[in-house]
This record gives sequence, structure tokens and C-alpha cells, in this order.
Amino acid sequence: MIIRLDMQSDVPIYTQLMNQIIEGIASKQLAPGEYLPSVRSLASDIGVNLHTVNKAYTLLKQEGFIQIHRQKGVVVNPDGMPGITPDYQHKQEAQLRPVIAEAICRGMDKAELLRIVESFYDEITQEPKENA
Amino acid sequence: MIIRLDMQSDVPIYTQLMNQIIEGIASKQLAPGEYLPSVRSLASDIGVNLHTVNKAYTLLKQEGFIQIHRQKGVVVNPDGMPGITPDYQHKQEAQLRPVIAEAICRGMDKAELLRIVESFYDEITQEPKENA
Amino acid sequence: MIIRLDMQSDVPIYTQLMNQIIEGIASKQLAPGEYLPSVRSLASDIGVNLHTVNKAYTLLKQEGFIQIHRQKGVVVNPDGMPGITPDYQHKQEAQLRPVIAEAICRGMDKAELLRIVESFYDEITQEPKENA
Amino acid sequence: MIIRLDMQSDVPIYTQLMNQIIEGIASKQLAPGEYLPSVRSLASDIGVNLHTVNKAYTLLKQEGFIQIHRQKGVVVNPDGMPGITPDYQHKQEAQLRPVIAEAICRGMDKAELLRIVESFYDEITQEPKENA
DNA sequence: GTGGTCTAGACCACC
DNA sequence: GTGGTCTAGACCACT
Repeated sequence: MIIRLDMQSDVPIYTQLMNQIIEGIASKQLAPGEYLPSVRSLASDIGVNLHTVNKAYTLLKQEGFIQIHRQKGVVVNPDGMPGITPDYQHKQEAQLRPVIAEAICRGMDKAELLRIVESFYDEITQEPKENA
Repeated sequence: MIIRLDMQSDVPIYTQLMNQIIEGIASKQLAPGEYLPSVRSLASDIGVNLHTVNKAYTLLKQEGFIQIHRQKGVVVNPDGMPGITPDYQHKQEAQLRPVIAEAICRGMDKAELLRIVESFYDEITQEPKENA
Repeated sequence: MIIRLDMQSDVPIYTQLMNQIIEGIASKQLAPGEYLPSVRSLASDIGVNLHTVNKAYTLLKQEGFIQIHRQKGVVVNPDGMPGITPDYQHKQEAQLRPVIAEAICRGMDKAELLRIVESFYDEITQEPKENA
Repeated sequence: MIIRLDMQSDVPIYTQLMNQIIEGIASKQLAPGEYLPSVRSLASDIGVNLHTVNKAYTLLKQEGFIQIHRQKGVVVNPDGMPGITPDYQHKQEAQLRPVIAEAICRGMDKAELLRIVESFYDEITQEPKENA
């Protein structure tokens, strides 16, 4: 899978990394049970610090997206993804509301906004299953 | 308008403030041309430093949501809100994609996601015009 | 003469006022010996505070552009404009250098910059001598 | 590069700093991709508060002259300088007109003014590439 | 009284 | 060690 990082963004690298991996799973480029690169190799591949990759992996593990086995490596959680918990719903609301509010301010009507969300949804789910 | 801040959140206070004000405008609790509290009074009202409020106001001004008139105070931009610029679209995509990707991972189908977005849209636009 | 003020600009009103009057003199819309409106009437005409107009007039007087006669009013200096003093040259350099440096940074070549300066020069000196 | 600040000037320190850095770029004393001192070291070097330097850097970043990489430092924008946008042209006019108008008032003819502008242009572009 | 600027000093996130 | 954020408190320019 191709990882794209924007070193100039104000979004922390480890967050971008998490997002990319989550999008990889969502698009089925990464399947449950599939191995991810080791912390070391990924870090050297994308040219970031070990700690940064480690932090991303640790947080993904905490949220249940991946499992980290000492010595054996990192796999996409073979037991399936975490579900829609109340905690997640709150987090999602906190992320979504400001985006929606700004869209309203800027004069985007509901149909247009839904069209955009739908198109991203389709774009992600229809991404080609290429392996990197 | 009632401002709610979460001092424990990792979202900077000035960002929370910006979001609240933008949602206030989106919900028409704040109308174009309406005055916002002065930096100092708002700061003391919500119990933060005046520089924090100042930063939120300055950023909102840069994005075109409000105007800051020297020595007269701060008003919601009476010339209307900023439009849907390419810059904004990129920012919106960067905000939206990770949220959508995580929703997909967690097994939320498209209809459910659109339902949620729509319900927030309605919730914001239909908030009662109460003054605080 | 028509005075245009931008209340949203970060340039102080009194400075804008000074600039407008200086441009009025430069364009010969205001001739040496000609009377300017009183502080009171100008202030009410353009909708600003008395003190603001007063400050602009006082500074213009200090620089030698106008004379203020108690009771009789304010006139464009009939003895002619101030000349090109060393002080003025320093001020001009301080104003000009940053503008030129930024133009260079943005890739504006010398001919283009000179063309722009020349066009403003012409625009000001050729403004119609209308009276307001 | 040598930074000169006038603490007595009514021009804010952060603005003077911005101007100096822009002139440094214009004169090629600072090349795209080159690192600038850290906020803290520059602040202590020139004897101002780190917030003042931070403000200058942040504004320069917003205008596209520099990039701020989290935890890595500040570099002159390696992707090149911002171009000549309509916004910039308006700003430039607002800066230039008053200077030109005053020059006209004081009896400076067009040739003389153009000569001065040209000489500053040459002075900036021909500054020796000395490192400090 | 308003926002703008500056200082001083602290803690945190990131790498 | 880097920038980012927040606090506290001061002075100033402007209206």
C-alpha cells in the first residue's frame, strides 16, 4: 500500500499514518489477518522516526484495528474491526459537527454535502485492491 | 450564545472557540452584522486568557467569517460568509476522508453514514434562535 | 474632494485621512491656499470622531502640508509644500524598501515594477480636478 | 544574515522582522530550502520575546514565504515564492500610492522617483551573498 | 473601553 | 530540541 505523508501539514505524522492505514483497511487494500510492515521497515520506507511509527501502531492497537505480536509482527485485526461504540459515536460527532457547520456557513446545501460525503465513501470503498 | 469548552480535550481551546462560533453562525444564532463580545469580556466569561480569544477571533477574521473593527469591536461578517473555494474543498476533504474511512472500517454502511450527516445538518440548521 | 475610508483596514483612520489629503494635494484637487473643511464638518461628513480628524490635521500641519489658523480654519499651505529633506528621504526608504523587496521575492522584474510605479504616478497627477 | 531592528519605531517588531527576512530572500542571502534559526535562538539573538519571532514566522508562513516543519524547524519555501496574486496587487497599491503621492507633493518628479525605486531594486538584488 | 503588541514563563506534543 | 498552546500582566494606539 502506498503511504502518502504531508510533512508540512499541521496534522501530526503519526495521525496521518493512522489515517492512511485505516483508509487502507476501509478500502480492503489491507485485509484482516494481513501483516503490516515492521516498525523498523515502515519507518525507513517512509523516512520517519521509529517512535512515530510505533506511536501510530500502538494507538491503532488500542482502538482495536490491529494486533501487535512481539517478534511475530503486526497484523490487521483478524477478529474483525471494532464496532460502533458510544465512545466512537461521540468522537465521530465531535469530528463531524464542525465540518458540517462550516459547510453550512459557506452556503453548501444539504444535497451537495451529502453528495460529497457519498462520493468520498464510494471513492474509498472502490479503491483498487492493489498490493504494495 | 452559549459557549461550551472542554478544557480536557486535545483540541486547542481557540479551535473549539472557532468551531462554536462557526456553528453559531450556521445555526443563525449569530447573524451577519451582529456584534460578538469583546475579546476581554468573552475571555473572562468563559474563563480563558484574552490571548486565546484573540487568536480565535484573528483566525476567524482571516478566513472571512468575522470582521474586526479597530476599537469598535468584532462583528459577524455583514458582507456574507466566505464561499466554497478550492482551498476550502481541500481542507474539507482532508477532514472528511479520515472520518468516513473509519466509519467504513467499523462497518457503518453508506445509508447510515448519510443519515448521521443529514441529522447533524438538520440539527444545526434547526437550532432555535435563542439569545444568551 | 471625495474621501474614501476603509473602516476594516488595519491602517488607522487618521493615517488614511492624511494619505487621502496628501493625494488630493498631489493631484491638484486641493491647491495651496485652498480651505479644507473644519474639523467638525469633516468629521460629521465622513462619520468619524472629531479627535480622529484633529489628529490627521495636526500631523499634516507638523509635516508642513497645511496650516491651522485658530478661528479662520485650515488651509493647504500657501507657502508651498515641504521639500525633500533628509528625514523625508529616510522615511521614504523605510516605506519603499519592504515593498520593493517583496516585489522581487514574488518574481516581479524591474521593468514591471517601474511600470507600476509610473502608472500610479500618472494616475495621481492626471486625476481630474473636480471639486467636492 | 544580519537582522536590524529599531525598537523605537512605531512599526511592530514582528513586521520589521518579516521585512528583513523578505529582503534577505529577495537579496538571495536566504535561498529557498535554507533553514532559518529556531524561534528561540533567533529570539535570544535579537533580544526579543520568542512570541514575537513566532508571530513573524507564522505570518510569513501564511503568506507562503517560508514553511514551518513541526519539530524540524523553519525553512525558506523550497517550492518557490508566492506569485503576484490580485490580493498582493491590492496590498501593493495600498502601500505604494501614499508614498508616491507624498513624493509628488514634495516636488519629486517622475524621473527622480523612478531613479530612486530602481536604485533600491538594484541595491537589494545586488547585495553580496554574505553569510552571518 | 477596544484591539494590538510585547514580555515572561510555563507545559505539552512531536520527533 | 522544536514549535504549539496557554496564562498573566503590561503598555500603547485608536476612537
